[in-house]
Amino acid sequence: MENETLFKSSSNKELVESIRSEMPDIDILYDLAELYRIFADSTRIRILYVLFEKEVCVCDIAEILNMTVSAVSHQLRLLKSSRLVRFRREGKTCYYSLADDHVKTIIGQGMDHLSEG
Amino acid sequence: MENETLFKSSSNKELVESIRSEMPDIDILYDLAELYRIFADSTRIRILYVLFEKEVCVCDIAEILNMTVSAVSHQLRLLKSSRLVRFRREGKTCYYSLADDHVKTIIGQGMDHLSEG
DNA sequence: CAAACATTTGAACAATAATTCAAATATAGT
DNA sequence: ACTATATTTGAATTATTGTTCAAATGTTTG
Repeated sequence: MENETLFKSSSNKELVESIRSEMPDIDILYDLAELYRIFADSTRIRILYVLFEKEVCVCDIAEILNMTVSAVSHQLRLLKSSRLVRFRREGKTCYYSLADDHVKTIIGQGMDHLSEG
Repeated sequence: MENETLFKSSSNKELVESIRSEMPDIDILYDLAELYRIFADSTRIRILYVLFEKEVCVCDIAEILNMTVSAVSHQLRLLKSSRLVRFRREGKTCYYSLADDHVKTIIGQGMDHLSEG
């Protein structure tokens, strides 16, 4: 029994080291969490869903979602800095659109998980 | 020019209605945001990465991540309630493991997005 | 240049959440 | 029943974040 304790302790030390060595760098995991934080708000999810359809300007997004332009703009800034959306200026108006297909894929996977509840 | 204004206004109204009708229910989008909130913390991401390897008990997770058992347990509760992890009790020990493959897929997509920066 | 419109920005406020600490629960062995 | 070990739980504290409001920036038009 003392042997088992010793063995367990030894095994545990190996396990700890083994799993630690498999872990990606903490910086990467931090960036990953930061990316998911963008999806972790229903307002931003709704904005992304709007952009699923087509490129839309800020004030139209605000009207569609029944929010103030300012609140939408603040959220667009986050989406922009995570490179999830792009924008182009046309006169006074800024049109926003999805940056790439990862957004749809990531949200699709989340939907799958939910629907399998 | 008044025509253009009228047209734009009319078109805008149609756009707003059109996109609104394509949006999923707000309840679903709220649940989706709630799911991503789970991934939006580097501690929970690290816990999930530990469980990528094998099922591990609470105190080993804590040791691997250099955290208190209490902090880990609090986060495991969230992971459990989102059905991202499962656990089984064996005597005094609770072993946690990934609930399904969505976790790996979702995290994989996030990694893809990051690496394409 | 002034007025109008679209958007961005910064500060403030209210709400949410991660960690710590202390105490409670659960199980096994003596 | 008592002790030791593993885990959970609740309250408190600190930090973060979404929205609002007011003001600033950028752009077009008269």
